[in-house]
Amino acid sequence: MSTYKSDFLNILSERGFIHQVSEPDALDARAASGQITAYIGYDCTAASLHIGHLLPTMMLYWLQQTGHRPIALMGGGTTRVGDPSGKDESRRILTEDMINENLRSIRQTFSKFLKFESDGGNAVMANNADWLNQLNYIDFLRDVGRHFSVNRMLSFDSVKMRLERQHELSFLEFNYMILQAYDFVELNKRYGCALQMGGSDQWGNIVNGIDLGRRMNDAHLFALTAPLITTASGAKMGKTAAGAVWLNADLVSPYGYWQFWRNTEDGDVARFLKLFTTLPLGEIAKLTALQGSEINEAKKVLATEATALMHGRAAADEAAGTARKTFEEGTFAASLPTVEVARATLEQGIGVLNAFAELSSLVSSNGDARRQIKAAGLKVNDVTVSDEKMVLTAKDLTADGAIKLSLGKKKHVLLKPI
RNA sequence: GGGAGAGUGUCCCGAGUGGCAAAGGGGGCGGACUGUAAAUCCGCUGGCUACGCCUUCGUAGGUUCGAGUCCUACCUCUCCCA
Repeated sequence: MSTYKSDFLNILSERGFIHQVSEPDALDARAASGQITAYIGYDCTAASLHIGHLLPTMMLYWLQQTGHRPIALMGGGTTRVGDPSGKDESRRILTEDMINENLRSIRQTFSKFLKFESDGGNAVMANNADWLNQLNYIDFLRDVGRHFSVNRMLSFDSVKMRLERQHELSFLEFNYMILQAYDFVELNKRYGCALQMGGSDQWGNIVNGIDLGRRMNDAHLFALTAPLITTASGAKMGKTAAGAVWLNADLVSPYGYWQFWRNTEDGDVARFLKLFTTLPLGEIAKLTALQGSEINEAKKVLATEATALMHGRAAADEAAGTARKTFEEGTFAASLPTVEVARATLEQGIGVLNAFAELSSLVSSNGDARRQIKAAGLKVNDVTVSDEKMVLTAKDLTADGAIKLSLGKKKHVLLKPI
């Protein structure tokens, strides 16, 4: 591992964020001698970022922590086109209203990691719709389009793959890489931005931007990509039953978020601590020296630290406490996810199937509940349900005034009368 | 515009002969073993008021006792020719 002169590259490198850098020495010299401005592009096809966005966001975090200026570029304009990279299916095109809605929501997530000008920081949130929406087609072709060689564009993997697999690649999508290159040039002009970061799959797109900058404005731009994160067993990160692990608290609760990190595979703990927490490396080394089941301690730290970054220290500690009570002490944690029922309904009796399917949503249907009962997967107050006709009444309330419904060993919901 | 092919269980890939709630994977969920891990093994993976009923194979019709399967039209996509 090479040592850099700048804190920025040193930290990214030590923590495992770097996959490829263009002209590392030149970039290092620049970062060591003054402030650089760098950006990462995000799409806004959803109302929340997910775990997959976390890694690039941490790069922006460290950028700012080491005295530089981060730009989070929202693809308000390019989202209306769709990135063909690595995807066979054309991305769904959203309306402008939906995009703006998503933008608002995502900004909140960024403000957890970055200090924007309104908070006394120097981070910038830009939207490429600001310049892309105004482009004049003829002017754009003349000023930008002439710098692109179709021969070369056809040789990019993302394009080649689509052609080889005989999947359609529309002209619209084909232009995505040109727009992204143009973003870089525009940010360079507006903010003096000299570095674009992103996932390793973005390398080609970023390099295009570097070329375009040199040709149009004689600008000297840089690229830095992060490795693609997969779990030790090779799965893509951030996928669960429910789909993506979202960062917004209303989509995935802090407790659920904590659990996600808690269930990290052994082989990933060290890497994730470095990437997704801000703990000093020395401390991380100590944690990851733990052997066997001891490594669970490291997982708890990972979960709490990652959750604290995202949802705040208090929420993280609460999630850790809930988990401790539920899993280690086997007791009742009143802070588990809770569903309320009318007391009168409970007095009349609630069928287990109904309780699990309709009320708690732990299972998707009555049929699913039946199957889980057959497989001994459902528990009421920690007792396995064996009869699908079982009825829950006020008698089932524990001393804490609720009924604990469990699916498997990990998913619990409290049923509380009101 | 002409010709050739494709669309299957709302997670994905993918068999499918007129009797099909539809093979097989992957993924996911549950169980066992463990450490809330991985690996391994086992079970499940349309809905319901459930020995029955209802809804599913691009869409809409049709032929049949019976259609994912045959016919017609339409939609979407791919390839070749113009």
